Amino acid sequence: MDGLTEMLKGTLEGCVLEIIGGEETYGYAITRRLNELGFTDVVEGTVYTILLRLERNGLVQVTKRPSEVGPPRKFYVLNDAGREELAAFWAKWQYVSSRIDSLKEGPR
Amino acid sequence: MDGLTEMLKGTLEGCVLEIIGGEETYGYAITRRLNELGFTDVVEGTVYTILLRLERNGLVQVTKRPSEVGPPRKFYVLNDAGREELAAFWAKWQYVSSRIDSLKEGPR
DNA sequence: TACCACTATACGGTAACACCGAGTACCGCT
DNA sequence: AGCGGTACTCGGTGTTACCGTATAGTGGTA
Repeated sequence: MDGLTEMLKGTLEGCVLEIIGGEETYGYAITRRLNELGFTDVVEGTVYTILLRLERNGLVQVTKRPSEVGPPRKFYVLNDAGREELAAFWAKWQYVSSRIDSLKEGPR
Repeated sequence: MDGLTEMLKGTLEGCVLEIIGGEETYGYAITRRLNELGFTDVVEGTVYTILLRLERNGLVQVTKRPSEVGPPRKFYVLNDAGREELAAFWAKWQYVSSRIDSLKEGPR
């Protein structure tokens, strides 16, 4: 499935938040996770821009740690603001998706 | 509910296609329909840009007809390309939304 | 040693989209 | 004449995912 990029706008960041909320992880691994989740076309560059944005917006705490198989990794965990943002994301998602589904199922 | 605009990117156009697919209608009425559907913050300007895009991309057939309560209306109906686009939209929506829901329900 | 694949991050630029704001215009009511 | 509701247009804005390229560490292999 391709051509999903427009539909992912506004939701991909939420997905990244959810993944980080599940466990402390880093950009490259998040990309692989998204790929195996079905978003096969998402590449590292996209995830890194999201991670930098999350950091800039103060939603995550970052820890740089060496890796044994490559360059150092930047590990991310959600802080309180991040968890709040994640909850808000799911609330929005539920709101939007339920309404779109109801539109699909036929009017009224 | 506000702050939905980013999440609507890529889906609002599909919603407009679906509404047009249901019955021949025009911009102002589509906006009202979206509002009562729950997308209360969507305004005329947004819908008109979508409609002009649909027209430019050859997905709709347009008929201008006078109104008894205001300026003439531009009525829209889907053509073959529009119906195809609509089907593709729902396929994408099902793909994306199912995957996001599965992410929410817990990993693996 | 040189090359390559995999791992890992950064960053400038692009296209698409929803949105904003201001403008134009037609109608009915007071 | 003025106002609110109806109806469309258009230039400009901000956010976002994406692209391409660069940098760099590790291990395998020819």
